[in-house]
Amino acid sequence: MFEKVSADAEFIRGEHDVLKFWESGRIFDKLRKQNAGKPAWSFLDGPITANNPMGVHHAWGRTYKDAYQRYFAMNGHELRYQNGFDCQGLWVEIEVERDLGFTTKAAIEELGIDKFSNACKQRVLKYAARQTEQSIRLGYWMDWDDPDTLRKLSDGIGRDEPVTITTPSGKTETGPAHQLVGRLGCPEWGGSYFTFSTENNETIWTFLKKCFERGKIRRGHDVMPWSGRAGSAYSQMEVADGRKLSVHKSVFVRFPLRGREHEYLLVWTTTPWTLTSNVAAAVNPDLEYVKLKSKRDGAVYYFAKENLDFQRLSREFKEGFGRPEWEWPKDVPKLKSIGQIFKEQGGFEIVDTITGADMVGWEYDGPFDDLPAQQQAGGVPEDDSLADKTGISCHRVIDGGRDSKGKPNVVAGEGTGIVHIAPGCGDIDHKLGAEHGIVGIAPLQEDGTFTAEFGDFTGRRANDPETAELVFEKLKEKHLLVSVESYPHIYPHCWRTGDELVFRLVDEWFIDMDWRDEIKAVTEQIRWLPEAIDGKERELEWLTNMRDWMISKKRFWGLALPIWIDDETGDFEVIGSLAELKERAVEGWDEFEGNTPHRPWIDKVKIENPKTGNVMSRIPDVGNPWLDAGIVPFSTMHYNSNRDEWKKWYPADFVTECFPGQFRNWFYALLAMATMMDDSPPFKTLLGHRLVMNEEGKPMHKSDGTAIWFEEAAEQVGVDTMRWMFLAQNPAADLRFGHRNPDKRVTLETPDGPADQTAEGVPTCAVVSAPADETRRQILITLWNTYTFFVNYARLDEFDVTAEAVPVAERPEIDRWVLANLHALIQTANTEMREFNVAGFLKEAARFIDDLSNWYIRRNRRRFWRSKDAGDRDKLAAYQTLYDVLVTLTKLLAPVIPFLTERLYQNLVRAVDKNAPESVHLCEYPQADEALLDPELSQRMALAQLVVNLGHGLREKTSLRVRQPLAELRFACANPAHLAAIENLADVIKEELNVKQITGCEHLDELVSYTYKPNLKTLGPRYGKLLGAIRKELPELDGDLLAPLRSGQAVTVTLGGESVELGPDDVMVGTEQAADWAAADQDGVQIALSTSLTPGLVQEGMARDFVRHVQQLRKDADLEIEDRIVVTYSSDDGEVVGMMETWGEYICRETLADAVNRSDASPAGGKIVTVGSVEVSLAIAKS
RNA sequence: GGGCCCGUAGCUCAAUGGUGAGAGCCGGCUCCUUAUAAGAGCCAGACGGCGGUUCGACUCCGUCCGGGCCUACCA
Repeated sequence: MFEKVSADAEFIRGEHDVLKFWESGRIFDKLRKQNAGKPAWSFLDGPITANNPMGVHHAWGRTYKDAYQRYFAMNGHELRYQNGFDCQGLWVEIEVERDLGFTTKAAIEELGIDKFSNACKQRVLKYAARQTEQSIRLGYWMDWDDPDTLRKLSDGIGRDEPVTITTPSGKTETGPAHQLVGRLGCPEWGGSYFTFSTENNETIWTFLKKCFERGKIRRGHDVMPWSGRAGSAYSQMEVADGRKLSVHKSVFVRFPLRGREHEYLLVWTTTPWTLTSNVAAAVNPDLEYVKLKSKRDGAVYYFAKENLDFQRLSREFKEGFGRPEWEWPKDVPKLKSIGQIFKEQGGFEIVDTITGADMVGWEYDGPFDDLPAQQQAGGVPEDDSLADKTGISCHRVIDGGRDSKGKPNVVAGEGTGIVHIAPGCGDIDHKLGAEHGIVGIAPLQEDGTFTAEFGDFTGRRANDPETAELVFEKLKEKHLLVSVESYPHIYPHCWRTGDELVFRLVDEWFIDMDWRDEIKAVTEQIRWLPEAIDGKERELEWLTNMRDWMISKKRFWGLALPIWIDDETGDFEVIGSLAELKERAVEGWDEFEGNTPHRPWIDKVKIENPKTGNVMSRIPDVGNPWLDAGIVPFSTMHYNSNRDEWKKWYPADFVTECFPGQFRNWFYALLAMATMMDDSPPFKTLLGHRLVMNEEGKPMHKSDGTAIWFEEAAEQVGVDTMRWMFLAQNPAADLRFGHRNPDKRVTLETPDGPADQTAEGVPTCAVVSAPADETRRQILITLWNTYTFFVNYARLDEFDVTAEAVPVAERPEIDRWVLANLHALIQTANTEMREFNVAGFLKEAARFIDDLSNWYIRRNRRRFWRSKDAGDRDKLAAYQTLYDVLVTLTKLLAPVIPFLTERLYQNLVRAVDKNAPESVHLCEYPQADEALLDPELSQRMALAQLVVNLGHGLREKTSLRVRQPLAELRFACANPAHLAAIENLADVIKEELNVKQITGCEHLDELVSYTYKPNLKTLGPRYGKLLGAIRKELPELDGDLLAPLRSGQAVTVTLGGESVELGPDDVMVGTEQAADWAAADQDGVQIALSTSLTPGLVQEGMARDFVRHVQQLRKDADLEIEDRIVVTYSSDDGEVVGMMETWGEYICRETLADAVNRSDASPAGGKIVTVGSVEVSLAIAKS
């Protein structure tokens, strides 16, 4: 028999119980075994950064992943269940550096790259273990590694003693930890994939080799965004993620023109440090320039005419910089125009206007020609081919030229129309420098400080504000400083550390992206969801605009780029596999062997240049981390090791990730790499979703303590509740979760005992989520109450689930109704889940749960309460129907709320049938039985519900409480079929509305009057302008003229002076009530409720009031349902006394009273209650 | 700068070239209830502004105002 169920669901405790059950029962393993060999459904997991514990925002995407996997598993598919951890790259390095207290790359080299790489591996393993535990708590079913094994490996890294582990597939392996770690996620072992695995790195080599063979790998000598802190250049993707509004000191400087006494170029820059490295000045030849004479010192300035009065950043001043958080900084004054600046400096006059073309070729003196860098032949670093030139010798005005789209590089507007060119400090500058054959001066070292050739600047940081001050000071000494101001603009920062980037001339490696059209063609073949986002367009836009992919990074922990170079000739080769490398190796292989292909071990291996016989070394750079994540459709599906297996799983059926940023990151890397590898889409459908926000739609921040840790939400809100909330959310919109109160500490009840901080030592705080509370109250609690109702009565009645089923056709209509709705829900579930629209399914499911509880059970309570009678087929039908509904619903919702459904299933099914599948998650997903669908019945029931609603409304309007019985309800329907439908359900309506009689009528003419309104939709097209008159006059016509319309006949009337033919569809009929009847209508159903009260009805109403009050007293006194009582009341009122004569027996029966006694005095402890309109003192006592 | 989306009730969101613009939450009121921490009903409350097309516009078009998103190397 079923276990007794308590009224309190204890959702969270239940979740922990279920987790234990799944683990001890090895349910997930059984599911995999059960589905082995069945048709594959391929999900590809986007790797999560294994660098920190999960927050609540990670749980949204992971819930999608789990729910769809569970759904397809229940539908008989084999799945891979492979979670992924993103393990390599700067983000790990930064955190490890922080732990070690390092601030420079030199410190890492001092420690030893091997030790540093090991520390990175350790950190990744540590947090992979942590995230694994958290994911398990979420109910996320994956082929997880044992977290303790991961920690054991983490501890073993860097030690010589071998460790022994058990893999998820059950194998026992022994070896040095670093060797084992390189094989994590391999097919023989199972478990999560780690992007640092040898397989993953090696498959990227395969990709890069293909790029190389197509001639797409190139070395670049370019000015790139650079972080001095990280000692690394940043790719376009990273820069896009790290742009911030910053305020810099910008400066107007004058460059003295050679051979023109006291005449100057006016130049402006936001990066004063680059002035040290100025080589040339660029103008737009087509632009007009003014010659302005300053009254203060008689100096003459040249700059773009348009800029004289140009209101700089006026729009930004008013509207900000394009994002809500990028408003104009409060402490920055509005910018002055150049005219204003000169006016404030004593006034000016315009002497002349010339064109840029006139200026090209003019020579000038640079602002820092005293620096050795400016005087060095060939520039800095020296370029032998330009040995006849110095920075100083190149100072002249050049044509700024045009970009690839034909737009001029130099324009008027911001600045002065004369752009200072420093080929060692800017991207365009560098290109212009090369075009014009002028030297470059690259001032910065790896750490972002000036090199030795820069005098007082040497050793200073370029982006240090003090460096800018030094520039201003020196300019002032030289009388070259015109004006300094605070200038807000969007400036690139390190997206991870927030450090400002500088621009530095570097050698980096690129993949040429001139094959972007191939990637776009692949992109077109993919289904991008949700449609409202139009992900395809976003991706195509990125693919159209992206630049070549910078894949190198001058760092330590990451993919070892497989590029070997001949230092003497510059020849380079890309190696495609470790086997190839071994074959080509001429030295160092022995030293490398047994290590993972990371720095420093891989760097030992040298090959020979076949052309020259020189030894080639690997470039020291590591790879862009998106290579690591982009290769996973190949590396994790064994592209290199088992091509048939790969074909079984590739392309993935489904991918889902949080989309902001990913169009240029993971999605891009996947698409580019799959196009190069196989010219095919790596996945068929992508579901993107937005972000988790606080209740105001604002981001939650780690820094101010408002970011919610996963455990805080799990143990306070409950995982099932969260999952429903996540899955019911529109993925195209931000989810407003709620907030964390950092000042309100709470102690969480966890299975391991109370916890007041996370594993990382962060205090646990109160989490408030209104949408979660609503979800729990309206859905989970309602479902639970439905379940407890069934179980507790079924126990009393000893309901036997094995009893022969009452044929559905023989069950009452309301049973068939709920079954019909159930099967409609099954249909919805299957179609929506296959469309990856779980929210659409849950909307209907919520409605069904509500109907089940508040209509089906509410209406059928008395069938369950009836005393036991073996021959009661109607009662059996009720039990069988409700049981069937609950069990099916449990299975339907299993992918969504796996914990609660498991609890229900265990008690509803397993407790009575030991042969049933051991877990709800081992069941087949329900399929709709079309024979049970009955849309017509659903519609009829909806009509009954409509009548009840209308009736309640009328009672409210006429102030007639439902306890007051009424004599009659009459109704009529526009559609005759509805009449019978409602009559069929008359008992339901009678009881619900407390009326004695329900009568269906052809019409309610004698009870109501009718109003007529034109149907504009049908009449408009036919009568056009006449409509105004029709609208006005039709309601005023004599009702008799229009009466035939109500019986479906057409009439012809004169309206607006013209004859108008009206069919039944052309006129809408409304009702108004007559005396003693209250009427209402909706959707073609009219009802009229008799409002006249006979003395008998009044008396009965009083009796029911009396009963109600006694019941309340029973409840207040905490009496048991079967306790018998004696009722005492006092009242002289004749109506009450009369009522008691007629209804006393009824009252006794309903309240289990042995007697109802009248007393003259108010009984002790009596309560004053209102019976009808009379006050009565009432008391009860146990008899 | 370029491109896109959105302005509907106090809040979160629907729908629609046609008469009374829905729902949930919140609030006020009433009712029902021996499964329910539930439920039912009523009330209050909205188409950003201005033009145009149309018999009729919240809907289509234009424009302004206000939000948001994407994109961009403006020195």
